[in-house]
Amino acid sequence: MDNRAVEAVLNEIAALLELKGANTFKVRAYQNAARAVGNLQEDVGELVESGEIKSVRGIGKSIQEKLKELHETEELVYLEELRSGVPEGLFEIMTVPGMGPKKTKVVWEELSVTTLVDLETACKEDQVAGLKGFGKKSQAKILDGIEHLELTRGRRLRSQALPQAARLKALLEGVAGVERVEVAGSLRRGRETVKDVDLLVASLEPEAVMEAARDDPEVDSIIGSGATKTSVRLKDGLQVDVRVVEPRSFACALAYFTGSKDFNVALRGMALDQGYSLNEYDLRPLDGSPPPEFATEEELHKALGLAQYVPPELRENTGEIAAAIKGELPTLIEPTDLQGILHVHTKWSDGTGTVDEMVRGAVELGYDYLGISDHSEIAGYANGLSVDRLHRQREEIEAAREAYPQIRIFHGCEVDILGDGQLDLTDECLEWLDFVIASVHMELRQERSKMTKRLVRAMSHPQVRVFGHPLGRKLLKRDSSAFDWEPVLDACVENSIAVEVNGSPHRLDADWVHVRRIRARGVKLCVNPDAHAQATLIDAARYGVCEARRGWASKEDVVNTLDLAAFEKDFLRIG
DNA sequence: GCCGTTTTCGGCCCGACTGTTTTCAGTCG
Repeated sequence: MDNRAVEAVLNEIAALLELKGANTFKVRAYQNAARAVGNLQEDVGELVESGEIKSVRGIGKSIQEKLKELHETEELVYLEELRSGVPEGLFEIMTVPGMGPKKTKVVWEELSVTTLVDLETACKEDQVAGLKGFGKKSQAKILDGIEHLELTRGRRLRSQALPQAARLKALLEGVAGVERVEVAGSLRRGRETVKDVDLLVASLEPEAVMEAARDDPEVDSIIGSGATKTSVRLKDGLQVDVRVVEPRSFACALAYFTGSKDFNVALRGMALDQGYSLNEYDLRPLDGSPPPEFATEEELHKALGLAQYVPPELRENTGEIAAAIKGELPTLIEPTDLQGILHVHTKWSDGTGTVDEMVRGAVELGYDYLGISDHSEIAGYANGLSVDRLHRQREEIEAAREAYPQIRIFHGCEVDILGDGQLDLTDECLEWLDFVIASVHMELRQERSKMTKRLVRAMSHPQVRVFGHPLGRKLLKRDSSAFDWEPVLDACVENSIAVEVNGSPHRLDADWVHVRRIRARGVKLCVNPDAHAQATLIDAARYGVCEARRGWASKEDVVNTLDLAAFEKDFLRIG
């Protein structure tokens, strides 16, 4: 257990003690001990073994024994005892401004509030104001605080952060002396959600950059600003870190600030093995000789002994380094590899664009084929289509086919997978359609084995071509459904069904972890936009491809990189 | 629970602020 983990354990004990109303000085003792461990230069485990831990100020006899138990067993009976009966959600409640341990205890005991959502509901129902020690003002302040929490502390979607990153990049590129600006961090790696935006600037005049970052009209508050680093909070709550390095350090700095942390640690280890020390400025020989200079990350990776450059999307230390050394990284799919897209909604169900508008949008994006797939009838909330309405929609699609001969329009449907795995359309209608995407929109929380059976049954239907948004998650809002992937993927193999990589920035589903699993099983992917408006047709290329890349997908893994003839004949089995 | 002795128990950082309560408890930095 490393120092940080031990520090976290001690802090958790302190928080639990506070909640249980323990002596405040006892609480403080644990907080002090946590900080002492956090500040240690040495490994806490080694100090425990050597007995030197007792000379660390803030760690007395009792905490010494707990550290020993932690070190030897990786567990702590005392912590487990404290945890029992204390809902985890209380810790989150304590992050609300104004809600300390005492007040949290009151709402927990008096109103059975155990989560942030509970607390919000209780405030809205005017239950909190009547509690002892609370009033109208504190109730309003708590509601305000919860809203503030969601705005500033939470992660946000990639699609929300990217526009700000692009705006700031352009702003900083206009500053005198700036040679180059790049977005780094998790945004560059293509993560679905991000905590902040990292911008790296190459310049010999850092003060001008710092000033520009602070003076950005979108800045709400300045968190910190020094000679080469400024952190600000924007009006929309997003945190932005701007870091300036000299141009000659840019490649190393870009690698360093792109991460991930685990990837960097692994690279630094490789550097050490070869007699170098790698940091954000350079790759420095340990013998004191002058460091080599790199113009690009590609040169840096090569110097470290990687046969291939590792694209940012793969830098998670999940096998990419070993593969790059052996030259076994796949050539990742590019946005321009997509020849067409499926999964597009129109005004017929819950889209905002007409068939004509969506087709025109796809033509403008240069696609050779487009699949229109509105919801099936049971999706009443989305104005799903009955068999009758599907037939009437066909007339409009025929008209579009005549109007836009440059693109092939397939008429399909996103058919609901019912609770028992049956599809929400007659077999006759399913056969009549050009293609079928089968998705779950209801009963998402089914028990695992039931969900597995349901999906296997759906993927055994011969008319299904695509398994739509398999996880059923909504980023930052709803967790994935639970099911066993192997039998479901087996059914997909059996019927040559592709699993969707849904490019909606709210979904990104299947996610990169499962994309690797799907590919390993020999199942193809279909990268779709799930567009509900003309403007989001590009989401397949803009977000979906990125997610597929993170899952190591190449062009060959994705069915809609096929040209029209192959896609129609081999995948859709038309004609 | 830690520390430091006045060596075995008493002090531990504390003031500003807020809102509730009417003299102060709880939070925060």
